[in-house]
Amino acid sequence: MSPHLYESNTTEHGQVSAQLNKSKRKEASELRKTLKPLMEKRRRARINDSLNQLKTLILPLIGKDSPRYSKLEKADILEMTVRFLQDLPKTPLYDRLDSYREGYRACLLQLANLLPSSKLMGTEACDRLTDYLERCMPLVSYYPYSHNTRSPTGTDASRERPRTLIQLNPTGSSALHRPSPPSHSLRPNQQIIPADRENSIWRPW
DNA sequence: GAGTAGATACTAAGATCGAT
DNA sequence: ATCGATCTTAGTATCTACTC
Repeated sequence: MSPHLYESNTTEHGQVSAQLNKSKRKEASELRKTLKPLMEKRRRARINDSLNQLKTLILPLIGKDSPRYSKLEKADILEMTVRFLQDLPKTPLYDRLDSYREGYRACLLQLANLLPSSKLMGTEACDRLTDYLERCMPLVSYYPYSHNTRSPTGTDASRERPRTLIQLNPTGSSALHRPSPPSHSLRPNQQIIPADRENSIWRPW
């Protein structure tokens, strides 16, 4: 409350407005008093809702999805969740790199399948494009969203856009930074992704 | 930018209730 | 009787909008 709020109200008008202010504030205070229990009730409901959701999520994940565990203490739910998260295996970096490459390859395959049927470009252009993209793949030697990676300038590398894989030469035409022969050729309608791995690989989309 | 008021969120303590 | 969940309430902290 500002100290000068009432000091300047020496006139009759000032007294009236001060009284109005006072009654307004009293009203607001009363309103708050009646609302507070409701707010607290709502807050508890939010907590309980989220805990229930957490329970339904965590039980199947730890293999305890049975009626036997329907009655759990809140502390149990939280403990189970903490333990589950602590036990999650840390994915090594090279695994994530492999995953990234697999995702890239999956994109490439889809593109190779879709491009010819889309009739956006001729067969030769399609081949050239997929061939080019395929040759780019070995350059993908970083994980674009890895955390704790900082550029030499101190900026957060994970927030930067993925580095360009192509360097433009002075003439303006694009050239591969490190052209290398394709490890294998991709052709339209080629299917090499094992179905059981399709859901576990990282994809850039 | 600092100070203030009001709103909202959080915390703690005590009371109550139902299950075991 | 004990335990855990819930509710109520008061006090406190934090956020936000506003004024000077």
